[in-house]
Amino acid sequence: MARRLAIAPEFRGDDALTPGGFGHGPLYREVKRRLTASLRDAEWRQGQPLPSEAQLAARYGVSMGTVRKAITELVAERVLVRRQGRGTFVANRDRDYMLDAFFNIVDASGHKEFPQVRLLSFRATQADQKAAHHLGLRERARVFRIENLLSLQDTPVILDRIQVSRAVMPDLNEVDFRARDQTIFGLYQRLHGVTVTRLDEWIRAANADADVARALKLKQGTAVLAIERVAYTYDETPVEFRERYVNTSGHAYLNVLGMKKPSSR
Amino acid sequence: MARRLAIAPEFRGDDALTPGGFGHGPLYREVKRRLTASLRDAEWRQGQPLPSEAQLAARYGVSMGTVRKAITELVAERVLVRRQGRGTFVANRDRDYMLDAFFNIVDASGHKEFPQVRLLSFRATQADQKAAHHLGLRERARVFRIENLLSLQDTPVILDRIQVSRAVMPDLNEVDFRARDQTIFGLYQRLHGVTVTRLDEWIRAANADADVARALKLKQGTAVLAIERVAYTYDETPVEFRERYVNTSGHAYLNVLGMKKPSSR
DNA sequence: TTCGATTTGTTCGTATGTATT
DNA sequence: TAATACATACGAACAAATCGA
Repeated sequence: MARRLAIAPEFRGDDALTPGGFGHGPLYREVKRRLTASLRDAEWRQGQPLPSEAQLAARYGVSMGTVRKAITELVAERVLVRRQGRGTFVANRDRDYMLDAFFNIVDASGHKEFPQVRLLSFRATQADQKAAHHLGLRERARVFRIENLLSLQDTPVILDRIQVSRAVMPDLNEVDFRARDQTIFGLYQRLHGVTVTRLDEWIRAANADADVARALKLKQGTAVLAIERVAYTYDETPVEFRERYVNTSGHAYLNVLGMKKPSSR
Repeated sequence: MARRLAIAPEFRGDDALTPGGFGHGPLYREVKRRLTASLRDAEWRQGQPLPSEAQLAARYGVSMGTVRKAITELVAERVLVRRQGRGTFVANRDRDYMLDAFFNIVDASGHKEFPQVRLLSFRATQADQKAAHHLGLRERARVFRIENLLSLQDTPVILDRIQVSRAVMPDLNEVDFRARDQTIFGLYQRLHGVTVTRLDEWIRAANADADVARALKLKQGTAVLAIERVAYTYDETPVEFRERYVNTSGHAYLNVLGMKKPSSR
């Protein structure tokens, strides 16, 4: 597994990869691992630039092409954003990003817009069974529970019931939460350096119970989408559990599988 | 926009890209366009290998790296499959592919399995309004309508109502359809060289009507997922419209957003 | 079983183009 | 304008998988 090195050891950074010293798999995977670790440890913060590709190549003692390949994968995974002439940046969990990557509710014509948000309740309490299971907590662990009502074109469409571990987000509080000028994931990122990188959404059909019906202005028993969603950060740690109820009379959950763009582009 | 050429013109293939002669954008995009066009025109058929990267590079008069980049995008879009030591192949719409790329129904534990399929009806008739709209046909255009019942672990879970234009698939018939040892998309591919590359799924909650309830062995009015799905081929042409009803009492529609794999890999 | 040819996978290096500051 | 950073394109070498002689 010996590998050639392009840069003499005395010029390589402290993180330089040594021949044979990095376990298994291709070099660019190891570079990717290290980049991810640095992101997890918040060496570079949201919206800020990473060192240039040349600098990273020197730091890890690999060629720029190898760094590029690692970065390319992280860009495909929407962890990083490249901007020609400027640099490579940690993807912001801002409104545009959320809408683009993590929000799938569209109106009848397929149009997506950012919802208006109204906070219904914010409580420090205990996890229910489902949340504990999905978040890897013991039952009745301490969590924040948040209820959010999302409206599209002034019509309530989505009810969110969020549970977040207080151990992971100790400083979360209603004041900051209300005052935020950004998305919830943006708040997680700014407040605790926790970046959501993946969502698993389990979608089922259900009948609106009394609370859901009241919030979404539906008759009790109306069929709604019931989505259980787990948000993960780097290295698969679950961060947030969310139950989402969607009134699909005027909207739909749109999922695109396969080529996102015509391959003729 | 002049570009250097690595291979003397007299050795380049007939498809060679000439300097400045290919319009706009990077070279590898043009290569990708040509590959896609060849796929659309069925120059290479499902499961079969493309020419080697070296041969393609010679044919287009570009470097292997440029061909590689074009192929890499098509692999990411799941149009092609690369196999080290063997070659690059046109992705088969086989069971494994379907399950992996185009099938999102899982059981309570998140496990995915290939469903047992039972054909309920196969008719040559006219498109309804929805299908005509999504397939870009005039209303009452000639289509095949197919009803399929999909079972998981011997329990009916999914009812599919498919509409396909007879203009696009003239030779489709119940005998071939029943006799197929492959997926429906595999049949489209083998019979008419039509490769499905993208699905748009519009997911809503609905109450099971009498027919759906009978097929899925539910009480009428039970909340089910109602999915409207349009299948597209290369260059965005809609191919098939499908209405899918899912009993989510024991299963769920699982959607993963963001990083598919831990970035530490 | 071994060996060689073929093909993709990885890594490096270099040069040039394009966008930003 | 100059410097910097990413984007594209080329070429070379070797590794790893595959297949057939």
